[in-house]
Amino acid sequence: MRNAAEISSSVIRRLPRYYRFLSDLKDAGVARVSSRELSERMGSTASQVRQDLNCFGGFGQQGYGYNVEQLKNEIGRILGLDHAKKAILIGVGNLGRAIAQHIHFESKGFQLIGLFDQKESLTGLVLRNLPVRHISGLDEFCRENLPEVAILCIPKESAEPLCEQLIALGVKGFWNFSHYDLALKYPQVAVENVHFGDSLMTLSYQLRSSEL
Amino acid sequence: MRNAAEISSSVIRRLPRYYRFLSDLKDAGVARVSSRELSERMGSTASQVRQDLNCFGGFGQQGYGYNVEQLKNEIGRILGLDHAKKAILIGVGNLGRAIAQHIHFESKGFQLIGLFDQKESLTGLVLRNLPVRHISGLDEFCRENLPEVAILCIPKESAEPLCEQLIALGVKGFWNFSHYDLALKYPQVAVENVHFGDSLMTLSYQLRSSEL
DNA sequence: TAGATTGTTAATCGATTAACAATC
DNA sequence: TAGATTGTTAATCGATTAACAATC
Repeated sequence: MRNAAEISSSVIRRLPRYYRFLSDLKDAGVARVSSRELSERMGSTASQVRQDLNCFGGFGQQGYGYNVEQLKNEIGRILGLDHAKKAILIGVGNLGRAIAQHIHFESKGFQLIGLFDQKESLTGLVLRNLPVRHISGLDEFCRENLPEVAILCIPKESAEPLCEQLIALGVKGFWNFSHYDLALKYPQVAVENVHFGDSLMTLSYQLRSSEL
Repeated sequence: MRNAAEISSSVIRRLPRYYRFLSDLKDAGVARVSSRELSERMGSTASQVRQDLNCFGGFGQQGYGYNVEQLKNEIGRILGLDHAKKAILIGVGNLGRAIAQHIHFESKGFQLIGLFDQKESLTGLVLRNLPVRHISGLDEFCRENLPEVAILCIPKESAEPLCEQLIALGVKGFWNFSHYDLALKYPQVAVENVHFGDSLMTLSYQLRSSEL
């Protein structure tokens, strides 16, 4: 078992998919699974599955395979899903509202504790039992509640100054839906970008190239 | 210039970021850019930038660099942004609504032409000038309008049978927000997955591992 | 025990980086 | 021309796949 800091991001990005598949198997009442079966579902190779899992420890048993429930729990623990990290969401427009209402934060290791927007007219609106607060109250709220994560559902221009503020307030991670590339300026914080536009353009490329 | 089919997905996934940065530069009135400048903004190396671009052709000029506007246009063309592909969106819940209203499809090579949901109560609701149609009219609509792309904002269980139907109706690409892993069963279609849960879990890992 | 399947090392493959001649 | 920067080949690095001894 290597130090967690050394695990490549290729491996990390596959862990949630293992986790999802193992959850499905567990729900289906399956008790054991082999690296070959896992790989077929993942669209990879048995070798890769074993290599990936062995980054974190020997969870299997020769001649048997892996215990579904145990492996699911191990991967959940590796991903940190057992530790609920406090998160605030900023920008309650169409996207922010959808994220706040649609995502099951608890099962992914987070707890949504606050919603913010600069629009006065949204203040007081309640989503998922949380009131939307005006952005002017951000400092006070953060000093009191110490959120570890910020979810940015705001335009690029608003994101830039806000990141500075949030990092000063102790925010350590960002789920970034804005086009502001904060990872470049703040290499010390964890950033997970979701760029819809980039994703769509990639799809466009695939369709175009299949036409040729 | 190699055949488009041979370009690795690592390169393709970087193209939208080049495109975004070049658009910013163009808007800022910058006329030329060097591979070194591009790489600093991208967080990569000048070497990688030149390698990436040379997959598609020699767009630069020795001693000068790249013409911003020309390079932007070339990358846009490579990504197929100039050809509007007809898309339908299925599932007008929180997420589907946000996608329909929030995304600028036109500039990414798509044209949203239809919205569908199985919920009778949503039929007739208008989003972005498009009426929500009942899912029972999907076949007829597709035979008349021949959409090339489907955007799946529905649960896994609904997605599975629907994909079969959509592919039979000639849909060639999917922007998939569901947890159904259709790429595995249908390798012939283009699939771009957006898995919020996976993205969040990856962020959870990063935060956890920085704690250790 | 025999069969199955892991954990792990070695081989291969691909992607990134470095170097430099070509040339604007 | 001299300086700058590309296009492209070669070297390096890392990730994936193959192989197989260990062992349940």
